Amino acid sequence: MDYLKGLNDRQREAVLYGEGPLLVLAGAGSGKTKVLTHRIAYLIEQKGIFPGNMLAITFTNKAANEMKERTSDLLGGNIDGIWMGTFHSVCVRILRRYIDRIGFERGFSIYDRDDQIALMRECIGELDLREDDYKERHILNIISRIKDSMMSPNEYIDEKYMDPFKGNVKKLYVLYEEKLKDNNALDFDDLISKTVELFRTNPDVLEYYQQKFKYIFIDEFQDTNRAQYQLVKLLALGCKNLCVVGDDDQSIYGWRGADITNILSFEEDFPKAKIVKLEQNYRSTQNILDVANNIIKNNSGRMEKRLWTDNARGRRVVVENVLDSYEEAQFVIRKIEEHMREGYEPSDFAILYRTNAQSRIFEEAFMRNNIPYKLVGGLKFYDRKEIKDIVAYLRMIQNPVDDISLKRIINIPRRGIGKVTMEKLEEYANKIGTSIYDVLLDVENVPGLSTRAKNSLKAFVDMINRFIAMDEVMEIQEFIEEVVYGVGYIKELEDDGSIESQARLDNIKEFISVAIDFQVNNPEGTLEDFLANVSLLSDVDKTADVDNSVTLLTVHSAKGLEFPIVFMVGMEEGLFPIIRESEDKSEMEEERRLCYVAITRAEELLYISHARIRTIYGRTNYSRPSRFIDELPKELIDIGGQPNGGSYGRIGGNEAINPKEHLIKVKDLSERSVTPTRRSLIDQDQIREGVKVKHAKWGIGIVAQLRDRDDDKEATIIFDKVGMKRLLLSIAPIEIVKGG
DNA sequence: GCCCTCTTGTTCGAT
DNA sequence: ACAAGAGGGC
Repeated sequence: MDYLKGLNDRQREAVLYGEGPLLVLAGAGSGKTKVLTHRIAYLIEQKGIFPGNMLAITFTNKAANEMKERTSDLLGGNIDGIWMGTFHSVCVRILRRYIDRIGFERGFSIYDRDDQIALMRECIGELDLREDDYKERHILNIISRIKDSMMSPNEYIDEKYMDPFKGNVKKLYVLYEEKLKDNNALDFDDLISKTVELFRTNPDVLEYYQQKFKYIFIDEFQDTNRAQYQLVKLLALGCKNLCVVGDDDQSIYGWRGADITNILSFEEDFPKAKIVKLEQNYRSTQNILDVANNIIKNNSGRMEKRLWTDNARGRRVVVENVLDSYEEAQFVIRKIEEHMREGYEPSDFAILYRTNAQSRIFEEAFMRNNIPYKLVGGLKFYDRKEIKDIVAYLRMIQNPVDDISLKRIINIPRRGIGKVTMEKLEEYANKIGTSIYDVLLDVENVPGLSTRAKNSLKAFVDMINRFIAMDEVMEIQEFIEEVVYGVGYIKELEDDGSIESQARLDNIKEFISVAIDFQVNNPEGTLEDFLANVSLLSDVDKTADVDNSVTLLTVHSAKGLEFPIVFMVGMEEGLFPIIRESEDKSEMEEERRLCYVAITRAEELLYISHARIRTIYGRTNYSRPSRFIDELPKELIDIGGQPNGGSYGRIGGNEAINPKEHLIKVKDLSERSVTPTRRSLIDQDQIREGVKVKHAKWGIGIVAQLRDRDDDKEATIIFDKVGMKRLLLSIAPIEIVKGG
């Protein structure tokens, strides 16, 4: 196998570099994944390094899997021993083994945002801080930054000891940490910081992993935070065979603690580090690259880098001025249809936006036009109530002291354990300083409970104990089924019989099939592993590989991906760059890097659109084009739409629109959007349960229920793409699909 | 204990 | 615009 075939000089240098620290500054589209996979393959085959001695940290699990596949393709062999994953998944793997060394139990729970909020709400309540300044999310964000930067509560307050707000944040932080420990739970930030703590306090454990990981690779290094870098430095201390790959121009996670100085100070931390710059771009046309370079050059404090390409100049970048988001979606659809006639496939396109809220109107447009699409980050499968409930049961079984999970499910399905009973339980648990579960084990001691409440509680805790025993001997999928039937969840939904309950049952089935998949892929996997896996998937990981469809995603999610044709939408001041209270220079530079990331996703064609009016939070405002549009070189772009169609020139700012004026415009639009032929209504008698219909907006669906409603008939229809909807037959724009 | 209505915040990005 | 939480009535 020739690992050097098709590599340029710089790439080859990085692949063949021997021992010691290596920093690869890889510009967008410069083939960094190729370098990583070839280097790993080279080390395994030529240098005889055992895959089990390698650790590769990537940004998503999906990227890790791809890297694994590509590497094993190169070697024509199995490299399963290699540790590849995200920072979080790698840390969980280490903590599952050794966390008892720092006072937690191995079955610890991983708390997501909602769990954190529930816990913080308790903290705020206990400290009597229910004021506007102490919102759960806000405090959690501050604490998250403190943890990212590896500060203890004392270090945080020492700097700012005069500030009463910060004093209270410190108190909340301390209490929050205490409660996490009481619940035997870790939040996302803890997964990193507790691993660092484990290594610092247990030299033997650190030494074990230092010995194990003789070669370490970190992808997207510019997006690591301080805690992550500490972790990497500790691990690499032994061998110093640390290879980091990154691009300071693509640092877009400053808001969650990513520290761009990590990449800038790598040379200081590792004085003998070799630095290789990859500057040849293989992805984009000359035009796209020139546009990207013109944007990013407006930032200061960058590392010297000059991206170039041998690719053709290509078509010009199109900047389109549209009236509003509705027209913007129409524009995108029209262009996609045009290009598909040229031979492009749906999977060749991506729509990139700044905020997830922008996705909806595009989804509707794609459905209406029957173009297949997939939404990254919008699929809230794991956020559904029924899934969270089941996960809470599983967590509680695995980690009975997890009060947050217990409180979530103790009365689901209803068992007559109400608010008053819970208050008594919690009060008693607080008094004797144990978990609610421990109190339940000896429920007779709790003062003030009725016999009925005690009986319900006993039945509950007996059931949980049965599950704890079963978990020891059962396969995951079998066990989950045992739980969902055993707790009466399925029965309650079945008895209810509504369409909503049916949808929930389907979701539970889907969850069970996720468990089956997991079991197939991880024959040795335990319930803990499964739960960690469920918690740590990124949105990109969760998005199913729908065949040949347009991708809709945020710019952040698009990092690391590429598409032949890219639409950047909503390029307006206040939206991209997004408006902030404090307009800080470094924040504006991060917005610009984000813009650079978006542009460099495009291989062949790039469309940039901005609307003259935009509705955000239900408010409609005039908007100006993004300043980034002004930064585009005029000679490389084509301007489309109606350059002077809006009045933003006169108003000059994003000002609120006279509501009446806007109503008129909306009315005009809606009239335009109705297809006159749809007015001929269907023969209502033909609509029966089980009939297949097609809706103008939501596509294909099956009639599930039909009932009289006033003088009309209301049909409940399950659509393939949007799920259940209730429609009045007299006005619904549906038609019967023949042969269905 | 449950259901309904009203209020509130939310969406900037995500493990 | 919309969802989730709070609060009041039953």
